[in-house]
Amino acid sequence: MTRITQRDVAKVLGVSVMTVSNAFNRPDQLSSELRGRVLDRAKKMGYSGPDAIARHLRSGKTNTYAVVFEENLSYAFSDPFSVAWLTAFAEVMQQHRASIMILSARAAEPESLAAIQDAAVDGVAGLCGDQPAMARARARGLPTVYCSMGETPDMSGDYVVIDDYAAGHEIGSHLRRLGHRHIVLIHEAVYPGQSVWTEQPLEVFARGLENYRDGFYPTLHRIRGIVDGLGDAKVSVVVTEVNSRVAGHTAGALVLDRKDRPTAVVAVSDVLALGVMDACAQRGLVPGVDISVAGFDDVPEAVTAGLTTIRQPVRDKGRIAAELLLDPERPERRITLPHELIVRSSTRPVA
Amino acid sequence: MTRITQRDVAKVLGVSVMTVSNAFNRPDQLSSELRGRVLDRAKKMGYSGPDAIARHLRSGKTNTYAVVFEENLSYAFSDPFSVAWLTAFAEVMQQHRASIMILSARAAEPESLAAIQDAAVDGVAGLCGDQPAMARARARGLPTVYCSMGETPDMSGDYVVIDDYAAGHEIGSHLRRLGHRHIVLIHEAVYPGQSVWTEQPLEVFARGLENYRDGFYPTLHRIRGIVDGLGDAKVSVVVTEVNSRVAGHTAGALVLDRKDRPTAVVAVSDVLALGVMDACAQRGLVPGVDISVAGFDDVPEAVTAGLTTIRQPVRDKGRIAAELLLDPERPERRITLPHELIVRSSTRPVA
DNA sequence: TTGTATGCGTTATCAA
DNA sequence: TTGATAACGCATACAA
Repeated sequence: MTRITQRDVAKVLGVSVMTVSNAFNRPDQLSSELRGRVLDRAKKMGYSGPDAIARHLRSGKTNTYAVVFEENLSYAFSDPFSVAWLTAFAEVMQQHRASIMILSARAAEPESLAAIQDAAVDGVAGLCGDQPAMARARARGLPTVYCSMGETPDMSGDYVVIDDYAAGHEIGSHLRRLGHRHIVLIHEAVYPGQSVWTEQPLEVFARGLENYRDGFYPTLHRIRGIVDGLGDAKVSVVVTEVNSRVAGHTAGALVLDRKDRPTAVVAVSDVLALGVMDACAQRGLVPGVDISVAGFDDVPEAVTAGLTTIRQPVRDKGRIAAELLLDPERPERRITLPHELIVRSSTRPVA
Repeated sequence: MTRITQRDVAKVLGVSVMTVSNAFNRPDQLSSELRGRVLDRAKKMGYSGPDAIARHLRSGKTNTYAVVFEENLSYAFSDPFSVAWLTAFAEVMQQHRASIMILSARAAEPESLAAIQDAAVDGVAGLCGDQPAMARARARGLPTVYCSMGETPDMSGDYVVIDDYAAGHEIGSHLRRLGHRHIVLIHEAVYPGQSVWTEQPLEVFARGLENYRDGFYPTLHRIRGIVDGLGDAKVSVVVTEVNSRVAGHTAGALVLDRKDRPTAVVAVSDVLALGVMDACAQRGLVPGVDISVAGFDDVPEAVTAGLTTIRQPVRDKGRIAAELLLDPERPERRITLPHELIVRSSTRPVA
């Protein structure tokens, strides 16, 4: 019950292997009569066409591109920002008849890097910063594109990002202009084992980042921008386990139930901010009236929720990332897309 | 600027290719001193480990599994049922350190079958019926599992499904018991070019199915069950362009704005049913009071919406599909999982 | 512990 | 129009 190959078909028909190969790939290279016989015979023998892997080895191409997430794949399929990016990426790939492979490479588990090494792909895109997985892909000689910030010191891959510092700064300045001087920043955990669900001074949070991630993290510039934009405000941080609406809710509860409640909450993502708004609703508090809430991304739900946020062109990020991978000759390989501060009802001047 | 291989490294070090290979794959086969030298040298030369494709050809395995959708990939990532299935599937694959490839093979475009032929994978799962893509994969000798119904006449692949006829029958009987005798069924388009957004007799819809899909479609048994369960009720069909909430909304508008409004609407999926409920809300109609609405799947949103539906174990479908692919020895390969009628507030006795 | 020969299935190249 | 040969990069089987 061994596998049938072109050789088998060729032998039975008394023709050369090349003839069989050509019958499948280059109809113009044989008489259509012979071609018909080959195809016919092949079918009868249960040979269904050239083997994909062998063909890949021969050609050096797979026509497949990997998408790497820093999170579990369940996150990749449920986070609205991630889904929007992935959809746009997939659409371009589909148009070009290219396939996509979905990989998870958590910085926390080095073994997961093996997936990158073993992926038969022509390029790698990451909805993440320029982390080890990307570097590994480049070491293999594969083109890479990443779409979040967080450049490592030796950054060298292509990217499609926004100016996260400037964007953060706009959010910060916005709140500052509204008179907010007492702010809590909501952020997902930055390293495994980090203490979560407690409010801590900004300096403590920053120190952890420095110690455990060499000071680099995808949201680094974003945070810096926010803090700088806020100017002399008092900023503390609540760290959540993950980046999700539920986590934002829990964090929000923590902040809202304090006696010394801040006048504004900024989250590094809309999903976290929406969770905070959920916590507000649960307590009968109205965002923009009782407390200001700001997010980041402008996911669809932010519109109906009236969330002030930074709109970033997610779909463009995904689309362009795909285009860069597909066209090795594309000129500009380090692209910064525009963002926009969207002021909605969730932020108001401090009373 | 040609690619570096084990041969190059071996040559430089004056050792055999096998030694280099072993240095990477079987540390026990050489002295750790030599191994160190090899790895070191390899790194310096820019060789980052065995080539994935060559290794795949050699071993005959890729450790990658394909997921095939009958729809565009944007659908795969946005439909809640699809996302839940995919998440469960991906979780199992991730646990086993296997990778997943996402493919779209629309029955309407035969060219898309090429993707199946060219995919370097060890197996194929489909969140779809047993359609051409699955058959193609089997022709290649790959194991397949499909998770929707709609068996073709020559069905032969493994599957994980629910008893759609029985499930449909329960929904139908439920409405019948409530006294509904005038029902509209909402269904997505079954073949390209089908006339949509018009209400048509069940017979007309059925005839189209017969003509254009040889009478087979993933929801076939489901529809039959519903119709049989409804007994002597008058059933007509509204066909939507796609399976989405927005499409359901449009269809709902159509049904609700008729002078001769039915007493109940059944959709073949929750997303369509939720869309109908949106249309109700827009008109100030209360589901369960002014009109009954039933769905299928029990997606998360159905709970808060109070939608009567059939709960099917999506996550189990995804999980088991993955397990079947990963373990070629697994005994039971044609699995029917239990379903459950969930009665909520959207269905009530006819006034 | 290390090396040699061989083949995985295909296709480009060149010759007939 | 068709066929023989080689090579893609690696790892199994076996020999040294």
